[in-house]
Amino acid sequence: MRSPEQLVERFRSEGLKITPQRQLLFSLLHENAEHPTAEALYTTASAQMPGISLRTVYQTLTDLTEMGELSQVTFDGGAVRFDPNLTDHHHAVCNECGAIADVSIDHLDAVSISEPNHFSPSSTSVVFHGTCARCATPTSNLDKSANNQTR
Amino acid sequence: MRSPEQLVERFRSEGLKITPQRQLLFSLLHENAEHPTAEALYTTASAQMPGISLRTVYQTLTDLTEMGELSQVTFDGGAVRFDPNLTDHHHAVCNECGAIADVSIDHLDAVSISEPNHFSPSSTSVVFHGTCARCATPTSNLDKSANNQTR
DNA sequence: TTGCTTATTCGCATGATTTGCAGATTAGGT
DNA sequence: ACCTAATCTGCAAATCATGCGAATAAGCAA
Repeated sequence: MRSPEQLVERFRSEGLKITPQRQLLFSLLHENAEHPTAEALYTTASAQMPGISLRTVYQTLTDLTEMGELSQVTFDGGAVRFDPNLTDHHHAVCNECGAIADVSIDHLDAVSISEPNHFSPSSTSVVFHGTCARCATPTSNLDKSANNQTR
Repeated sequence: MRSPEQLVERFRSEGLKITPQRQLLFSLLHENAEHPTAEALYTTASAQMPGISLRTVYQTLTDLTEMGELSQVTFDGGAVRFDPNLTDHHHAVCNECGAIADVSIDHLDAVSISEPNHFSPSSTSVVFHGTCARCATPTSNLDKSANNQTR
């Protein structure tokens, strides 16, 4: 996702309005690597702007997604999560705390479908499940449920 | 997933009962490569057993999943799909018709996380998005929506 | 600044998927 | 045939997400 300033420019140039709600969400999403759900963003946004509507959060997220500024990801059937990282990357999901980390992958081009099923892939996504560094460290296992997903 | 006969044995040996509903679902799932949703199975099952409850379908699918006879997969935030294929495999999702094919992958071991983030992966799943053979064939583009997913 | 136009926000209803619950039913053994 | 526990079923309810219409406010023009 672009910077809040650039998004303001883009919205203006497309005849869209710059509302306080949108500006807040721009800033909450900018360089946000937490893959938040709509609900999570709503909670955070509400702290800074009491009265903001969950509906508006959903609307803005949908708009940004349609503009190509966000991508949506889901893991294991949970709620949709929003990802402002538009670079080529994949995800690592911690089985302990549910945290989702962006990861870059080497040698992905080596991967190929082995059967001759004539499927023409246009994109490939990889998800690792495992244990994140924080949960693997015995001394800091205190709050494993911090980022736990609903499902 | 094992054969219906083997499942009957397993259920018996665990003190679980063999009901007509379960037997029907065993047969509908056996070697089913369509990755059906609970609803889809319910529709198919209802044709053969009018009156079967959607609740029972969910219950049986959950039971089989907990027994390790099925795995659950979701793509793009859609409904949960059930996969009786317990072999090591990945998935190819057709952008046109939504069909989901099981695929084997070569050289997956070559893939690695490039950053030193200390994530310890215990499993890796790969999803290809693209065009399936059927949709790529101009002469048989008639019914692309046949398997379309809800989302 | 005022006023106008239209995008946006908001709250509520609704839809889709899934699970909890409790009473009715039935499989499987005695 | 009978008992008992497992199962099935229907309905309520939880969760996540979207449609809709009325109220509001951004951005522009005068």
